[in-house]
Amino acid sequence: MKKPGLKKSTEKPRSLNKEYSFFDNVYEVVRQIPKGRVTSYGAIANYLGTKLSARMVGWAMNAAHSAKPKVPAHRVVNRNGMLSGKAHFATPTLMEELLAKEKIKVEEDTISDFEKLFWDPAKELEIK
DNA sequence: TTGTTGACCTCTT
DNA sequence: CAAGAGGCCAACA
Repeated sequence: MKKPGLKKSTEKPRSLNKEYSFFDNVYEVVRQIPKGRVTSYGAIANYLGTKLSARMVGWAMNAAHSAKPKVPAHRVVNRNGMLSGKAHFATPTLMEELLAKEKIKVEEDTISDFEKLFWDPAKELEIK
């Protein structure tokens, strides 16, 4: 039988439980975002308890394209409310279009009234 | 296998 | 006030 390349000394939760990965948590939260609302990578990371891993949230979005169902990554923007990841969408204007359908105003690739539309999972979902 | 990059955020100088 | 570096986890070469 083949032995897993897992070292007892160094545990690598890489493929240990993909269903319990940090990414899935992000997808769950992003999918919980109500329509017409937006959130930030840091907010999600903070909700997960690892605000320092805000980069992972963005990276998770990269895999969101293969995530099922599709993750509304267009509702996730950076701390400044800027569509930093718009360039990573199918089209550079797709994100803006999707947000426009959500009745969200976007100017200069930045969400207007971002503070009002801001949806904090840590508060809405309530932290235990 | 290791090393580097990545849709970020926060602190320090 | 502004700019730079650090740090996290995971995937790709």
